[in-house]
Amino acid sequence: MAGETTERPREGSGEPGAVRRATVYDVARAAEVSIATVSFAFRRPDSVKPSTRERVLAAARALGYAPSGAARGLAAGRTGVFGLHSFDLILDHAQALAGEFDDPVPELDLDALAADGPISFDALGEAAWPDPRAYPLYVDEVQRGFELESRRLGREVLLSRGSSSATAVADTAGRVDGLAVFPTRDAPETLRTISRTMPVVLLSAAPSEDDHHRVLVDNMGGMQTLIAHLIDDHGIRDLGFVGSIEPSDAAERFRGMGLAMAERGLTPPEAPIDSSTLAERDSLARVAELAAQRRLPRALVCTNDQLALVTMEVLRGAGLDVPTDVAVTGFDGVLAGRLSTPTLTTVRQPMESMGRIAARILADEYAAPSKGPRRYRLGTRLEIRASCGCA
Amino acid sequence: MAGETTERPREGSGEPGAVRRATVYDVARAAEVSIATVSFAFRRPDSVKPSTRERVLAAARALGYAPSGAARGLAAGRTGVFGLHSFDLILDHAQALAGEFDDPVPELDLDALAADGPISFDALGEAAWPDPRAYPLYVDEVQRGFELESRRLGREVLLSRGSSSATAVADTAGRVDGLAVFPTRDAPETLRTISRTMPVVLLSAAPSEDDHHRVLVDNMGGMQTLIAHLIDDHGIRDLGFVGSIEPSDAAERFRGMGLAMAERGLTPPEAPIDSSTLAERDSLARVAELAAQRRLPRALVCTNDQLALVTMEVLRGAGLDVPTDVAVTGFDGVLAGRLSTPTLTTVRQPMESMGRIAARILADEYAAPSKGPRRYRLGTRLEIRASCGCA
DNA sequence: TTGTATGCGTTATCAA
DNA sequence: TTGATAACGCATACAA
Repeated sequence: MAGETTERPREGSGEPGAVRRATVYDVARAAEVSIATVSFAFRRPDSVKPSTRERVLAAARALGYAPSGAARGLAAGRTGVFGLHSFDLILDHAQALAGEFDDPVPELDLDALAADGPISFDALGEAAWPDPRAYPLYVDEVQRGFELESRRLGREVLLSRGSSSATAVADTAGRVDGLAVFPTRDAPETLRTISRTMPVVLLSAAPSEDDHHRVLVDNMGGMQTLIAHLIDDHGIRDLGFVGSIEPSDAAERFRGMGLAMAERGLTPPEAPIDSSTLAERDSLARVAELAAQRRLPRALVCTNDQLALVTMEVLRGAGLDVPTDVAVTGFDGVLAGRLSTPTLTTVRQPMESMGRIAARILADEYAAPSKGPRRYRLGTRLEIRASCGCA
Repeated sequence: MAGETTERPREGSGEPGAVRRATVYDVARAAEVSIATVSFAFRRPDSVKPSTRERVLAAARALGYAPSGAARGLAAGRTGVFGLHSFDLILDHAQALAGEFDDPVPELDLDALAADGPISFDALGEAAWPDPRAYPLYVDEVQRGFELESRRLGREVLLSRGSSSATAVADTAGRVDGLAVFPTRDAPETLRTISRTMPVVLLSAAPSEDDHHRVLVDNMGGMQTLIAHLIDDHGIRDLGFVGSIEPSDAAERFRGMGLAMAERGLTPPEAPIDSSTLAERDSLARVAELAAQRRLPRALVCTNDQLALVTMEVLRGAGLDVPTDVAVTGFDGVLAGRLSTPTLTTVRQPMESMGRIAARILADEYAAPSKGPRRYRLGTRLEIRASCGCA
C-alpha cells in the first residue's frame, strides 16, 4: 500500500499534556501518501492532484500539523528571519538615580498575584515607575523601523538583547539570514567572522577600517547646528560636554561641538566635564559636584537624551533651575524629551529610518552581495524646545 | 587518524561573496577531533579536556563558526525562542485620516537616497509623519514587557505581525517554544491546534469557552470608574460610545459603561453611536456627520486611545472644541494620549505587566504544563487629564 | 575523555 | 502525479 512507505517508529509522547507535534510522517500516514507529497501539498500545491491535496490538507488540519521551522530552516538553508541584536537594556531614570544596577529588569512574582478577581494596578509595580516612562528609547525606535521594514520584506524578526559577547551574538546569528547590530566595543572580531557568512549591518557606529555595512547619522553636523544655536541665538559662550566620548558616535558629537566653538572664536574643551554613562554607578557624580559648588558652565551639552534627562534631575536636586541657571541639551530625539519638564532641546535622529534602511540592506545583500561595504549617513534635525532657554 | 572520522563530502560554495557557513564538520576537521567533541566543547565544556577544548574553540573562532540554530533546534527539540504574534499594524492617525489603507508601511526608496554625504532628514519622509508619532501603541507597550521578561528568562523573542491567518500563525509557531498572541476572530481553530503542541497565551481576549491561557484586564471595572467620573464629577448625563464592540474587550467596556449609567439612573445606549474601527475606510463617518449637525452627546466614550485621538481630530475639523463642546475619553493609556491637545483622559492598562506575565506563563507552562487554563485579570487605573474637562 | 552512529523534520532531486 | 531517499547541521546515547 502507498501509506506503508518510509515509515518510522512512532509512539505516544511520554509526558502528559505536551502532545508530540505532528510531523509530515503523521500527516502522510493519515492521508495515505508519501511525505514528499505532504511537503508538495504545502509548498507546490499546483503539482499535486487536487483531490490528493485536499486529503493531505484535511489530514494536516485534523492533526494540528504545523511544519517545524527548525527543520525547514535546516533543509532550506535559510530561516526567513532577520535578527536585531541590541546592547543591554539601559536603566531607566529612576533606577539610574537610585543606583540599581544589578538587575535592570525587576523580578515579577507571579504567585504573589492572586488569580481570582482583578489584580490591582498598584500591585503590579507599574505605578512605581517613572511617569512617563522613558520609553521608547533610542534603540526601541530604531527597532520599530527595523520591524516595519522587515515585515514589508516578508521577514520575521528575532530580537536579542544583551551583552555582545561572542556567544550571545553567534547564538542569534545561527538563527537568522541577516543581522543588524548595535555595536559595542567587545565583539568586533565575532562580527567580522559572522559577516563572512551572512549580511551584517552596524547601526550608529562611526566608520572604521572594517568592511561592515553601516547606517549612521551625521553626528558632527547635528551637533554643530545645536552649538550654533546655543552660541548665536542664546549668546552662551561657556559650554561643557557631558558623557563618555568612548562610543564612536559620541566622539563625533564631541568633535562637532569643538568645531562649532572654534569657528566662533571660542576655545573648545579638551575633555567632557563628566564622562559618565548611565550604566555605571555614580554616574554624573562630577556634574553633581560642580552643581553643588555652583561652578558649572552656562550650558551642558549632553551626549544623548537619556543622559540629558538625568542631568536635569541632578541639577534640580542641587537646587539649580534649567534653563535659567544652566541650559541643558540632548541628542537623539526620543519621546521622553517631549514629556520632561522642561522639555528637552535636542538633535533628532531619523531613528525609524535607520532601522528601515538596515533591514533593506540586509535584504538586498542577502539577495545579491555587493562588493564593498554600504554606508548610509543620515541627516539630523534640531529640535528646539525649552531646556536651552527657548520659549 | 582521528580527524578522518564521519567525514562528509565538502566543496567550496558556488556563489561568490556568500561563504558557506562553517559547520561542526569543518571545525572538527580543523581541530582534528570528532564532531561530538566539537559539540561538547560548546555545550558541556567540563567534559572535554582543557587542551582539546582550547583547540576546538580556536578552530571555531578561526573559521567563524556559529552553530546553526535550525540544526540545534531540530536536534534538541526546542528552539529557545518565544514568539509574539500581533495583529496587523494599525495605521497611524495621519494615514487613517487620509484614508490610506493599502500599504500601512510606506515604501522606502533606498536608491533615491544618495549615499555620498549625509542624506537630509527631510528626504527620509520622517518629517511628514505625525509628530509626535502615535507610537508606542498598545501592542508595542505590551510587546516591550514581553521582551523584557523573555530576556530575563533567557529566551529570545520572535516577532511576527500580520494577519492571524492559519498559515501566518502556524509559521511562527513552527519556530518557537511558546506563543503569545493578540487574537483576532479568524484563527481560533489554528490556535487550538497549536496549543496542543506548545503553550499559547492569549492577550487581552475576554474569556470564552476555550481552554487558552489568558492575560487580560478589568475592562468593565475600568470603564465603570471612568463613567463614574464623567457623571459624578462633571455632571454629564449624555454619553455616547464610539467604536466597534466586536472585539470581546470592547464589548466588556461597552457593558461597563451601561452598568455605570444604569446605577446612576441613566438609560444606557443600546449601541455605539459609531461602530468604526481605524482599520476601515470612512472610519468615524457617523461621528463626523453628527458633529456637523451638532447632534453629538455631551461626552464621547471611545473604545481605545487611538480611536479617541482620531475622534478629537474629527471634532476639531468640524469646528467643535474638546472638552468645552464635547468631552472625549479613551482607553489604554498609551503615551500618545499624554502628548495630544488636549491631553487625553483615559483608563490605563498595565501593558508592560501584561507582556511580562504572558512570557512568564509560557515559561512556566513549558517547564510543567498545568491542568487547566491560567487566567490573570489585571486592574486598571483612571488617568484624568484634560479631554474630559478637568484641569 | 573521545569517537561512532543515529535521529530530529523538512526540502528537493531523481525515479517511477 | 507520486514515491524513495539523500542531504541539512547538530545533540546525544552508547561504545571504546
